[in-house]
Amino acid sequence: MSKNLLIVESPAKAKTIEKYLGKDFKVKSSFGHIRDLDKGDKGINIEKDFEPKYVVSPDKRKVVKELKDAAKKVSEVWLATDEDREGEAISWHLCKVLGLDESQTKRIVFREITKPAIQKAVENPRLIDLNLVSAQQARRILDRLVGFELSETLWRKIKGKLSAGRVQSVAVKLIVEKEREIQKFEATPYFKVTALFQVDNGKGKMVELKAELKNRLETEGEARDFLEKCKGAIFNIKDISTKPLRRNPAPPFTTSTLQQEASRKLYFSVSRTMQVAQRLYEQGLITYMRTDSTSLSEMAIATIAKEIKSEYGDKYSKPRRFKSKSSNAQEAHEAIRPTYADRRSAGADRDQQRLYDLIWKRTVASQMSSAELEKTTVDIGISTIPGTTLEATGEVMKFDGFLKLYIESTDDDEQEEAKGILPPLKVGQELNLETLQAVQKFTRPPARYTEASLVKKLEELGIGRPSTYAPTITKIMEKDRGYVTKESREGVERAYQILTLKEDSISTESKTEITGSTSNRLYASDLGMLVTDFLDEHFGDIMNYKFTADIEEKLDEIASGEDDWRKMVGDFYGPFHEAIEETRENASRARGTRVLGEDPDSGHSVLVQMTRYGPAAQIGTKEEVGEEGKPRFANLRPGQSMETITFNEVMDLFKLPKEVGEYKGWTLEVNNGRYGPYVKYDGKFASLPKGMDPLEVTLEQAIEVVEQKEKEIAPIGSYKGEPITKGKGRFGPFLKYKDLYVNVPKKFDFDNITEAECHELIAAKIEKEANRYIKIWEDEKIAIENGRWGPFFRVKRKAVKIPKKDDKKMTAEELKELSLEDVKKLINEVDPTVLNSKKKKAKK
DNA sequence: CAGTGAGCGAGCTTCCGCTTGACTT
Repeated sequence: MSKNLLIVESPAKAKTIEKYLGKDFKVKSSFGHIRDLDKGDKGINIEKDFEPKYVVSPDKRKVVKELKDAAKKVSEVWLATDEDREGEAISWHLCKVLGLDESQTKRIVFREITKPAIQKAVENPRLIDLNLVSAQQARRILDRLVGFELSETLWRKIKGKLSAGRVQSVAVKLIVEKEREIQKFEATPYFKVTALFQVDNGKGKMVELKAELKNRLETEGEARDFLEKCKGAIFNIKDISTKPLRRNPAPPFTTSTLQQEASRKLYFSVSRTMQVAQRLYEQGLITYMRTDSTSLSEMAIATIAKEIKSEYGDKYSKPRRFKSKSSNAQEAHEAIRPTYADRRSAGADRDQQRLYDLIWKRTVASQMSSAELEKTTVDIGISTIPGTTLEATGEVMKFDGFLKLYIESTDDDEQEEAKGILPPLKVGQELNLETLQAVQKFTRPPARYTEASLVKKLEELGIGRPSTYAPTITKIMEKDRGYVTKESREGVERAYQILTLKEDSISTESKTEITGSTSNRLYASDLGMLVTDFLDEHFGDIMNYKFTADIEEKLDEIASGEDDWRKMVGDFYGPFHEAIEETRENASRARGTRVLGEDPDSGHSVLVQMTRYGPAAQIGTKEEVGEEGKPRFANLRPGQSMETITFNEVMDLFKLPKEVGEYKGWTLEVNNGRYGPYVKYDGKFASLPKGMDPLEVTLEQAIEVVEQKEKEIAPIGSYKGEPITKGKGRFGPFLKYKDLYVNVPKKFDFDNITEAECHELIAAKIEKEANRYIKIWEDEKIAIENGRWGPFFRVKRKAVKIPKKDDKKMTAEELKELSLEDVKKLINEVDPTVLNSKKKKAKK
């Protein structure tokens, strides 16, 4: 039996550390936080000076029980949670829950999981830093107060289920502001002048030399003037200058930079990056993936240097130590690096291999020499326009250094053209002009955020933490909130002019390009804009980008013992809560109403506003239509926005539903539904194929759509005298037989499925349904159900796993014998929230 | 799935940050 128990946060870390510490130590993990504020009444007693009420999180009950048992069996418990605010708090909560004495229990910290680092830590234990714990409590309580009170205000003033908070609301605001910047932006045209010369490459062969006019020309007239003046001009080289250029490698990855690079180079979403990195971490291939630090352990620096020297030679090695850029970095871990630098490739699947490769290259490159380049600039004079020069540039690589391995990409999608070597040139040399072109360009609007560039911005503002970047982005895109959508949109065509001077004559050409197309960019929805405006108006302080930074400053004061956490929370809460009360009493419901004009038929106003079901257009207000009348409503279509929709676009929405004619005695009516345009006939619905404009549908087209649908839904046979029909639902293709829906697996060719195959599927489903339930208590909505992986409880609609008895799974026979009371007890063991939510209701 | 949009009011929802399994459409 071990004498010591050491508790860390991550189970993967626990395994490694146990190896380093030997027999005397048992190492277990807390799986992160074990307790949190209670949900009811905010978990904070505001009257009692913000006294927090902590409860063990339901999903951590088992972990806590195991830790308690393990703690009993040893003579000493060591706390080795992460070296940051949250880690300190986890240690403190562990003390409370395990009944350890804060003034005795040994607390140790290490930033890197290496044997020397851990041994050194064990030799230098300290006590829990209660000031740091206070800072964490202040952070936690503040977030709860802000989050819950803001959200509850939104439920009253906009609609239920909405959420707001210190981090998410600012993330949405960033996207909203970007959206408005883009809406306001007007592209300004300009002309860019490029000359192509024919030059001897020194071996008697003619090659092209490209040169540009540095300043832009504003109008077509100016461009034409310029070309006109260049007619018959002599171009000669005025000056050649070279200067050395040095490029340094980027620091090793943090969570945020890994997410950005994986997004740009591998097209991973931020959550996919984190999932794949987690798998690599669990296999021991990389260090911890949620970190804000760019530093590497001394051991890693030494191994990487050795690796570089043997692979590429001594002159490629340059050990570097990077300092963190962001001010609120807590640096509890190392940078993200391969555990073993000599493992050139690793990973269980392609995603893992590609991400590992990226991490390996970035880490190793960060320890390599700078690249040495030489940049040459050539000024070319124009005889007819003294004082104006064209410029040609070229770059020569003198030493590749880290570029041998890794080139960091940028967000800017206007790619710099690769600059090559210039042909031999000398001052005074006369150049032979091939063409001189003035091409019309346009200034570009700011780019919408991608998931990764939003993370970058949040990090710059010090908002959010490595562990929350991905969940925050998922949250603001969730269905019930829908503040933001990730979309790829097609651009529009735009014409541009090219003026060309060739052999002393000028020609004009008009071409078109696609502009404004996007892929996987974040768009603010109408709801996102409405909520942001509401919060901005009433809670400007919290929506300020500096809010988190200010709070962090105060938390630092608490951590250093200069300030008291209750005072800090009180100072904030007073004015904040006043603003909440003020808003709840005085602010009117926010609908974002915009009046666009007047309906020529009725004279009623035409407006758009947010309804319970989303943004909608409306003709006539309640007052205008009077008691009997009803306003007319139409939903905005996907891609339309309340802010930018025009009067005419709104009026188009009211042209539907529209009858297009009769067919087989049915009236065919075209309309827009939630899932797109459709034809309604005989009480049935047929979706229009993509790209068909519902306003332009002809009778012939509608008939075709209806016929196609009829063919699809025609019974394809019968089973025991009852018809079988086909359908396509949310979960894929299915067969319908009486009340039974039978999913059709992919291996069947759904369009050409045979009657025999249908019978087989239906029979299997009936069989399965018969075996589905072991026992049901109808009134309580509790059942014991057979699933793919064995039996489980079903409480209302929720699945709850069956706990093991004496470490063994319970058999079907045992389960059959269980009474309702037994089952309830077992359910409570696993997840006490499922049944309790019902009790609470009864009380109220 | 193919409607609703107003208001009433019961009964829901919500934060940030630290961690992994679990997932039975």
